[in-house]
Amino acid sequence: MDKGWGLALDCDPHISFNKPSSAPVLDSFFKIKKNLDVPDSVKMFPFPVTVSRRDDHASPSAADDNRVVVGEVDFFSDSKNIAVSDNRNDDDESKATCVTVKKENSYGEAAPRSSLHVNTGLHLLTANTGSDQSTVDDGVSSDVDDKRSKSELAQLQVELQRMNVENQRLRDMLSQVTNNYNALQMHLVALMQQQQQQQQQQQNHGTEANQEHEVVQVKPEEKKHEVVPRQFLDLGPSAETDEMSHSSSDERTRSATPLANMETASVKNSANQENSSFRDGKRIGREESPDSGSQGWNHSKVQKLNSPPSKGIDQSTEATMRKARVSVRARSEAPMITDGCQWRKYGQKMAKGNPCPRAYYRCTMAVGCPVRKQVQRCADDRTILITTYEGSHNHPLPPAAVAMASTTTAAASMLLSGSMSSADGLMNPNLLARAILPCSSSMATISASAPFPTVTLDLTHNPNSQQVLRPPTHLQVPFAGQPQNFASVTAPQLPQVFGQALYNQSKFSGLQLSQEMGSSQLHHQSQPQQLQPAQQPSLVDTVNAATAAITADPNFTAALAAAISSIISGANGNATTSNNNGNITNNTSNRN
DNA sequence: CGGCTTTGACCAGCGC
DNA sequence: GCGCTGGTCAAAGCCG
Repeated sequence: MDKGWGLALDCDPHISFNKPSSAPVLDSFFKIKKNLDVPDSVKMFPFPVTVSRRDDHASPSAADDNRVVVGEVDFFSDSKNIAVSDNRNDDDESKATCVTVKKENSYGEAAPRSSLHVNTGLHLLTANTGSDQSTVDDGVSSDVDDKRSKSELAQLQVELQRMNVENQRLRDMLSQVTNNYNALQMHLVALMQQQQQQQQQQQNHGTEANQEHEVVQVKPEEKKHEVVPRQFLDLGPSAETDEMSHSSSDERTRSATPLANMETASVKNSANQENSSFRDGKRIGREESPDSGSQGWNHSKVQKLNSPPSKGIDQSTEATMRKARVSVRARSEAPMITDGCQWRKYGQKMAKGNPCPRAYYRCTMAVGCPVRKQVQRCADDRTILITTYEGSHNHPLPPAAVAMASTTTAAASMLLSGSMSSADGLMNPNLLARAILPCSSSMATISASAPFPTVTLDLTHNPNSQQVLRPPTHLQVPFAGQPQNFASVTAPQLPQVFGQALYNQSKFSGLQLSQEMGSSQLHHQSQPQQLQPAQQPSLVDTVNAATAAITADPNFTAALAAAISSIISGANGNATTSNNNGNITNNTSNRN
């Protein structure tokens, strides 16, 4: 009988997620993110509401039903199987959960259609049994069948309740993460303000910087959302203004404008790309490269063009601004991680100190897209794939690609912002780390020592082992979300690590906040610490279950990065996502 | 046949 | 100035 699947699935959700299609998982992942982002105005208290809902799941209200459906469906599936639940069950909650279970199974088992039928039967029985003993007896089914089905239904209900509780706990975790993030961001803004004030005092000659400071020196809480985004916006233009004023000679010089282009200079890029004649079979020599690679790897040429010391901008600042990279470390057997973009390999080199060659890829999803990436295996651990992104896409992207693009853009933007907002061209790495990945800061590594700042998203190490691999110049934060080896590690392995990491992260965030801030802003976050001790074991399990589904997808690297970046972007006034959109919009409008 | 990969060569920056 | 290294180009070959 097929009905066994439901129980098996409930008991071990990992199994059901072994073979998910990447897209649904990613979608679900992003939907979760969106749920986080959507309530921008209510950002500080989005989840407690949602979470509390689960506790009172005994009361089946209409509103509750809505939320339940959204939450359940978003997390595990993308379809509208609700239609399948044709049973007129009064218990809304159980109905919603049934839908969820069905979806899980559809992922895990290769029984898309048949499972639906089976489920329908179960639902009908569930409805009857769940509501009351008033079983509609056809007279056809025997008592034995009734009893069996009832017992199964009871088990199902128990499992469903358990899943509901787990879902609620997941939401708890998310809310905690969100809250911690918000608090961290506020902290970041405050620190940035302090830094900038100090620097402003120290160097009074900073003309353009003053405008920036004025903007920054607004006020506490609402600023948090406005200030940071505005910094990005202001920084870009200011940088460009400098660039243009200094070198109005040619377009290529603009390309020297570092990652500010990512945020604001997309118009120019589009113009450049519009002019660049990529169409004639191939690119027209290197002359065009600077255009296309304005934000890319062509720093050497850029440097050459910008090298004249006559520039007013500090050289070190420019060097810092010149390039910002986002490096993703992930365990993978695959030659490179799937990030949703189309890449063309244009070179390969043997890097010093690494027996594994470094491959150079260029985005080919659009003509003239400046985004490039390097793929290289870690010399120490060849199972670790290091993918370094640079540049910003100038074209629409599929969701999976938007994920990574948002990550790179967000991280680069933060780096750029830090560079720009700091007098000496280098922002405090600690601040950057927190700014870029406040929710999973332990995964973020910022290297400010490099010629170009690099953000490293480390998805490979346990918190314990992570410390070892880092050069001292890198900032380390004691938490890592580490889907171990996406390609080869079995699903059950993943959630443990990641779940623990998530727990640790939440815990860490709370501690850090309490230590560093200790301000009244964080009072509302005392909740996490209350929850932790009692819920720790089940939290891990809960997160494990959800993580199993997510991490089973080989694109999890991109998805995770996307989630992180999307959180960043959402907090930064949609700096990244909207940025991408903004780029596209600008390009379009510019062409017209 | 078009697109992609491979691979040797070229170029520029940087350190000694 | 020289050598090393990183990054890119582009011709040749491969593949669907």
